[in-house]
Amino acid sequence: MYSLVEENYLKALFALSKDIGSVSVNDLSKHLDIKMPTVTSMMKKMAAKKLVAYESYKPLKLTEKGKKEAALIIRKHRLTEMYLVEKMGFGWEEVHNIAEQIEHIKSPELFTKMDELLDYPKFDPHGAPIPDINGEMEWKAYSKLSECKAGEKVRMAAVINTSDGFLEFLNSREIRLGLKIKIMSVEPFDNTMVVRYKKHDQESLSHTVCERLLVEKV
Amino acid sequence: MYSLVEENYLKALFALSKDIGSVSVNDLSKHLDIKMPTVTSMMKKMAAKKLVAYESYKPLKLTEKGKKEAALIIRKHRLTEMYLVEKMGFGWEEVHNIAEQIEHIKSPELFTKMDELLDYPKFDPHGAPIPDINGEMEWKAYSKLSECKAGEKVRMAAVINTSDGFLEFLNSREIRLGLKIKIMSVEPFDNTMVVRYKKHDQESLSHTVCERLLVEKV
DNA sequence: GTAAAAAGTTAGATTAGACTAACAAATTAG
DNA sequence: CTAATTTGTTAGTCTAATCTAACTTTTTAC
Ligand SMILES: [Mn+2]
Ligand SMILES: [Mn+2]
Ligand SMILES: [Mn+2]
Ligand SMILES: [Mn+2]
Repeated sequence: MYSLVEENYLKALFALSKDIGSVSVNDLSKHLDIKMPTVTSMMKKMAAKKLVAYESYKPLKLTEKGKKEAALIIRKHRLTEMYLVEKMGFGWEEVHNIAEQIEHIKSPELFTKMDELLDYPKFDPHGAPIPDINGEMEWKAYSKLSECKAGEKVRMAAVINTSDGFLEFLNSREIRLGLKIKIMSVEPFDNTMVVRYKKHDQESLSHTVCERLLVEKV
Repeated sequence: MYSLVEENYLKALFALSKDIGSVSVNDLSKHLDIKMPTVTSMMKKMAAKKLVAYESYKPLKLTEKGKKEAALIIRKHRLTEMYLVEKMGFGWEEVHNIAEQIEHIKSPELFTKMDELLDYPKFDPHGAPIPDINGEMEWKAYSKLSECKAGEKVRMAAVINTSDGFLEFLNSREIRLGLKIKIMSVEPFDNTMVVRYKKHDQESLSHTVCERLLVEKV
């Protein structure tokens, strides 16, 4: 059984090393807002537990065991978020902080029950995949809205940034997962997009926003 | 905001001092399975925070502030137990350990939502009262089943001991809260009761069991 | 009313997880 | 290719929460 602190290191290592397979002490330190010497010493401790492959001055890598443990915590986080939205009526902007705490609850039964009651969901309220009980998970090949071209029709699949502020912005424009969007035009100067959906005939979305929206082409 | 450890001391102080208004360092130490010197030093720390009235060699007392904080944690515990039973389908013998963890979650919204979804319950699945948002709570004047006499008719109101084993025993006899029971006879030698309810024509309940069942006379 | 036992406190050590200061290695810039 | 900058490590300190050993106060037994 791992401590809450170790679990948070595992999640951070997993998230930051997802792309290139490793992460620097510096980046991990900044992400966790914990000073580098503390991170170094924790990495040695986690290496002793076979969660991390640690060598001095080398980038940090999770072991297979570390990846699986991380995925199981992420599973608990995302199941919780889904449960809070679907069964308790919270908004998608309200659930992250609660899930950050509940993900550390030690009770396989609680999460199995959530999974059953939700009928084994594959995605969380932000479109992120929920790992299965073995820690297996797969991101679908979504595109960023910002990479799409004028004239294309797409469906909202996931949000990258899940800060309250961003999600509240999306709420204010009635943008949610599953929504079908037509790209009317793209301003060449600053890449602002004008899009059409539902009763929104011409909604302007900044590049900053479009970069954070993942879509499926339809 | 109090630490998880402080919250557990508050709950233990509240539970153990309920009857006589105070508790010894020794009893608290045994209940928490923490050595006496540790308890003494924690009591000094909690006294500095005005949660406990501490004087050397005197029994420990919670302050009004301490009592209120304790009651608010108990509120979260009991709301959680009720939520797990009523909304998630857990048995009353399964929920205590999960609630021991969830009671420490920092999210007023989560517990307000549980309260709403449960329609503001007054009692938890074991018949214990749920404190209101101000920490106010009142035990009704129940009797122990063991104190009742042959011929009386009673209704199951609460269980005192909530260990898995005891609750599973009650499950096996189909004894639950609200059940109407008629006391057929009491064996004078060992106080074993023979009772009648539902399809159970003559069920024998030992004194040990009857002492742990709280009933309302009807 | 003393002596033994129980309860409570003090002092000092330990562990997890954090920090700062100082130093070392690796990377980047000119 | 050297020098500056950035990144990473080592050493030592701190706090919260625990412990054991030794001592003191209170309670209980005779
Ligand atoms: Mn989240
Ligand atoms: Mn999410
Ligand atoms: Mn309980
Ligand atoms: Mn209960």
